Amino acid sequence: MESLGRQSYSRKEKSLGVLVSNFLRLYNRDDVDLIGLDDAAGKLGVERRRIYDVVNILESIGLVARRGKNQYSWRGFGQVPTVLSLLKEEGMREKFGIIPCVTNSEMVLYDQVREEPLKLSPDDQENSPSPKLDCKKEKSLWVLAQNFVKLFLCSDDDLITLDGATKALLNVSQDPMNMRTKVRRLYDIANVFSSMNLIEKTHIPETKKPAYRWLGPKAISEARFLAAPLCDRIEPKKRVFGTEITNFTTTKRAKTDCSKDQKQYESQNNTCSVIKQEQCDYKSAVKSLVGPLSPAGTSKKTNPGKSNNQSIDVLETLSSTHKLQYCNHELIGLLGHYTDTWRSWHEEFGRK
DNA sequence: CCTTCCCGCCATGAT
DNA sequence: ATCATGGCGGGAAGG
Repeated sequence: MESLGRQSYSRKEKSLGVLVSNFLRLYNRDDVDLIGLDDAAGKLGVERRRIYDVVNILESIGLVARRGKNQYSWRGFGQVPTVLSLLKEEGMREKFGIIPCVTNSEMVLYDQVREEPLKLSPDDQENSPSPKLDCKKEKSLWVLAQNFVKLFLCSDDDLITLDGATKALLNVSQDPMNMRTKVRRLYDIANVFSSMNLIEKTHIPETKKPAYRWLGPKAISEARFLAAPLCDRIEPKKRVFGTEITNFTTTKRAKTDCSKDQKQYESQNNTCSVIKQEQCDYKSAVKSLVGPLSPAGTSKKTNPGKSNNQSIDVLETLSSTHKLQYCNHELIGLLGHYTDTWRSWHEEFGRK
């Protein structure tokens, strides 16, 4: 039915790296707090599946945090140095303690972070206080990405090749097939990180083999992702590339579920802005509320989230503009935490 | 040819 | 059952 649209399909403009750039350009604003997956997919013109990739990788660096179903929160670049030092510490402590265990036809990752870095969201609402041993989920992209950066942070050698990383991240895989799959993921991750300038693609001097060099958080060119200066709208004025190409031209499947997708993508576009608006209101409210409350007063028993020292350290490294931004994000995070806590308490008491 | 890695099928888990 | 999540690898673009 439809023609092939524009000539020359380019694989490059659909790469994860580009997607991430657009993602950051879209959400790296001081007035963004919540990120809806559907909203992101719609605005960026890609299918949902890709957003999962982006968000998982970004989360490994602390740029975003999972808030709940369909919802992530923007944490910002100010968070990155903190997370990186946590990762480094962790990586050093366990000396690359990723011990893959090959059992017959299955690969099982041993242990895994018993203490997750950056613990902000206490896992959605409704969480029974049972210390269930879970961590079934911790198995990939997110973890792989973290281990990848640990390699850079904990290695004395700053040039790392992808199959070197593969070798290091799983234990001498005998199966070449398994390795191929893993390398694919590493390509994805590397693309994302290099598009942020966290790492840089080069090659080994002698061998000419492609490799990556660590550039570090200070090299992250946040400016590139600051979007337009001053206040402007998130209007669809700048439709991103081949918007929705994938979604609708590829009706290869006669499954009968086309209508479902369509429906979903239609009704989502304005949800996020509404939420964002509400959050802004919270923000100013909280600001005035917290003023007299925050300094050492601590009337609450438990301290949610993180240690104050760390936050303060981070603050020292930021410009005044970003300090404000950072503080706001922290406050929103705390507010969210308290809200969640209160909600679960309320539910529990209400029920019993 | 080999490297890079997008795409989307489909398993798995939550509701 | 439907929906959310994301592992996984085929196979095509890029070099």
